[in-house]
Amino acid sequence: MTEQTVDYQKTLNLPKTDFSMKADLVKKEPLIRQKWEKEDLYHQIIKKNKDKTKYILHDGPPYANGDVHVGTALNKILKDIVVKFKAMQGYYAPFVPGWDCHGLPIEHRVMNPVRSKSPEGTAVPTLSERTSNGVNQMSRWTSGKDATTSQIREECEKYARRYIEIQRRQFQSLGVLGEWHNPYLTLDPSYESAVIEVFSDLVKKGFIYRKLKPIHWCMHCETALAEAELEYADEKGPSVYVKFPIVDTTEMTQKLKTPNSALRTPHSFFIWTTTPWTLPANVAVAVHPDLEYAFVEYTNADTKRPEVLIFAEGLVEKVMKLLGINDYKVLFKLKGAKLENLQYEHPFIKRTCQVILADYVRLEDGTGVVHTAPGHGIEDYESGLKYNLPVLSPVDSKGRFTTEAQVFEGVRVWDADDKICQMLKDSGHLLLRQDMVHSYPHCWRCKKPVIFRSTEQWFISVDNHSARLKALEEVKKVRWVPEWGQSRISSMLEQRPDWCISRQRQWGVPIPVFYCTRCHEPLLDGKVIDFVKELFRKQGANSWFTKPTSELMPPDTKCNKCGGGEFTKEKDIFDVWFESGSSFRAVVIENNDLQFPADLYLEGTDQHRGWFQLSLLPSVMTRSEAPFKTVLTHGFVKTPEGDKISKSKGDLLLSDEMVSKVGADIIRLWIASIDFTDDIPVSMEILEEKADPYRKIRNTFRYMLGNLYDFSAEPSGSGGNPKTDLVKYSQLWEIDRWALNKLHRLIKDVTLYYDNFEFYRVFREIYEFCVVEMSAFYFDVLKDRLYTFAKDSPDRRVAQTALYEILTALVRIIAPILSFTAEEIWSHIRGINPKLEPSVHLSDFPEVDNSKIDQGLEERWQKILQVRSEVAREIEKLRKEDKIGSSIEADVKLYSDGAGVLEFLRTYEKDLPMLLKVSSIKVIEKKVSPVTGAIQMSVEITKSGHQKCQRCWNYTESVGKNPSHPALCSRCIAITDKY
RNA sequence: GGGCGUGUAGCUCAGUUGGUUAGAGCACACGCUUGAUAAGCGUGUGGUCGACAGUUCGAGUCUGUCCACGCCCA
Repeated sequence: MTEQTVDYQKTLNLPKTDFSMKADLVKKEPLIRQKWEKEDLYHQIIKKNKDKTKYILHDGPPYANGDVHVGTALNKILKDIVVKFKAMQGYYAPFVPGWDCHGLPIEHRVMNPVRSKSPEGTAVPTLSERTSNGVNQMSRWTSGKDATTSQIREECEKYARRYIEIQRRQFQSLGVLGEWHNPYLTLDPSYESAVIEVFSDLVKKGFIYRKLKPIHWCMHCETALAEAELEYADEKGPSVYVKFPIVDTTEMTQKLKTPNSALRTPHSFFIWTTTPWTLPANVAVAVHPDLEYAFVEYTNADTKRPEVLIFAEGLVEKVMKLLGINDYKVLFKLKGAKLENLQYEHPFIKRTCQVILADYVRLEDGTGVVHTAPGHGIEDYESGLKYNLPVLSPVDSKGRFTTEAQVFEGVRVWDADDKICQMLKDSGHLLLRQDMVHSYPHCWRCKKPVIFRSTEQWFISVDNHSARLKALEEVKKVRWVPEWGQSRISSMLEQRPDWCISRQRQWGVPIPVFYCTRCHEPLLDGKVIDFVKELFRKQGANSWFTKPTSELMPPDTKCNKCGGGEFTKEKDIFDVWFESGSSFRAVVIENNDLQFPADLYLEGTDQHRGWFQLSLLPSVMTRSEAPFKTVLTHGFVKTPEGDKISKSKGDLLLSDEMVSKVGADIIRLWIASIDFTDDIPVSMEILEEKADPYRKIRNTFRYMLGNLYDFSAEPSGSGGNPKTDLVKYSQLWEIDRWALNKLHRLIKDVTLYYDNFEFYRVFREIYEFCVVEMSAFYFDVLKDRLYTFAKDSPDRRVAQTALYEILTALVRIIAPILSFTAEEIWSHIRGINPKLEPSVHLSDFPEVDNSKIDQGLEERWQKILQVRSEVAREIEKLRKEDKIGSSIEADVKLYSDGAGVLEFLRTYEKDLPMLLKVSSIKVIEKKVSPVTGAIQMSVEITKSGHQKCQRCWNYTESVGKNPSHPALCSRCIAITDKY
């Protein structure tokens, strides 16, 4: 480089800015966040829109356990993007985050910290680890005897609050703004009280009832167990084949049109079971409607008479071999569906039972005819509901048969296996007994095998007052994004059974019901429940466990049945889904800042069955409308290979880990770049891939900021800056108007995409705008004007005005997504215009100026861009031959005869060198064929014969003509003379 | 096994009511530039549109079957 060129460089207006190329997000983000916190940005935003239309996104509460990971981060950031966008659009959009605090996982962690190791690798010590006095308090509790419910609940609350703190910090570090210092917690007294209020409403409207339902039961611990509390282990037990005789063969022969000989031969359904002790509760046998069932005739070894066994055809050979019967005959066979409703006699209890159909019948084991005892199994129970079968469960809490089991009264169920087998053998019903080892559930605490036992549970009747139909109607009024959410939730609603809301646990909201000590009648009374509601509002649900029963109800409460005045309180608590399903009341209605129904619920697709459905039902039942206007769902994160994320394999990225590696804005950009309605592949690599688009966007801003270092955008007039550099739109060059046309198209599209929650389209549009339209074309062309023109020349100010408009609009467009970076950019823009709002998040979303959108202009420039790329292609050919370097060295001849094309090229002939960054353009009329590109023309490139201007680098005729400035072109001489 | 989805270049996405050689950006390769410089620009390579049938003059686009994956159930 010669000294002379260095001098000329000083006469240029090269970009200047403190906005660094390197993002350093990991370091900068915490500083920006601190500033937001200090200035209470969230409440400033809220205050700004105080009287505007409300937009309520109601946060679904995450569980207060474990660290925030990529899945939870995805959800919260999506919410944050929506809320920030709405706030910038001028809506009053408060965001009240919530936490689900009750429930089994926390209770488990507290009760048995050793077993339930946190898979998230949590930094929080478990309770036993935290016990500092040397006494391992928790392990003592593990026995379940020493701790009172209140003590356990206290520990649970501590645990939940600890994780709420952790998650709060992690969400905040992702840039999510909200009511972080006043979130809603399902353990807040006000929340607990609202849950009771919903229950009270349901009771008053008659939705609540009580009935038997089988649950896992440990007869050693005398307690109910949840699925998560079971440990499966191999267990040796009986495997028995029993015949259930058909008494009235007349009915059968008529119905099935079997030969009349059947009337004389005893027929039996042939069942198999591994739990003979449940046979006293047998009320049906299930067959598969589509399977073939065989009528197998053989000779009874004892009676020496023919008998017929009915069971699945596919198992005949296998089973007869097991029985050791070689001489048998399949009389005929028919579909299981035909057997429906046939009756048989219980083998040892006086009871007539029936055949039912069930899809779960399989041919893997047994006979294809399934012993059904609705009191002792979930599938049996569900079938029982369909056929209206009685739920028999003649077993007490210690596992002893009750009087209902007749001769077996007082026998323990495990002992009953043998006794029942013996009895069946004696009566000739038992054809085979073997022992087999199979996987069987055991109590996680005492390790003893558990049973299914039916107990009284509380239910919400889904069909009362046609609630199911109403809910289905409401579903149609809701906007589901994506649309298939509607069919998904509808089919679930159509099929779902009544909702069992009682749980035999401790960490939750108690069900406010009392039992008369005299007649044991449950007291389900709206007034009494409302008393509890008020009590909870003041003192929380803990009071249920600390106060005597008499203080939990209005004085002088009497039993409705017997008039007794003494009661015991319910021990069960609510299903946690009932709690979170009550959030529409506890949060959206209770909080005056919010508004029912909420505008948006936004959760993963699993919540169609969960929170959405279980919020919809209580809301429809108590308020006759859906709690949400729009429901948006996202898919689940999965591995790059498309498989389910496995915590144990370490696939699950933690929020802290991501934030400290790539920064929150990269995570946010990644989230904005994907179609989240589908499954979402994720890995650290996939995240890191977003660093590049980020840099591109960042550099686009850097270019604009750099070229506005000497620009004042503070508007003039009315006390504004008189020295403003802003120029009127009418003075803009056509290319500037083209750029603004593109900008306003972008604003228009992006606004629509944000409104439709299509953030990946927002991202795409922004990105292509930055890379293709601005960086590759407009900014490139602009360099000459910005760098080489006189500093305050009108033409340069015109370009800067356009840049300023683009900059200030674009930064607001990205703000909901790149919240930190946008804020950083904003602080630099405030140097150009100090009148701007202190934070980008306090500014308004840019509005489309339709007067700046010009279809004709756009089409003309589309052609110019085509010419540009065809010329570039030709230049590239010469470059490959080493004949030319930079395009600015090229002299270009455009040949055309095309109708309109020639004319078009001539119109822009003067501007084309600048637009194509070449030395010169000559448009020449000439017949061209064949045409290679999209334009009816051909291109010829030669290297310019002119000299290069040392200042502006253009090759023009005038260079060297002026003896006092031999290295400059005439334009540059005129400019430098001013200095 | 059932319900609801998804499957277009290595990645993220476009592909209108079925119609000419399936597009874009990134990545990659090769260059240019060195006045956005740990930046910027250009050109190029790359796809049997999950598979197989079918409807049609013609299918990524419609129909069916299958495969893979996810969510929720069983």
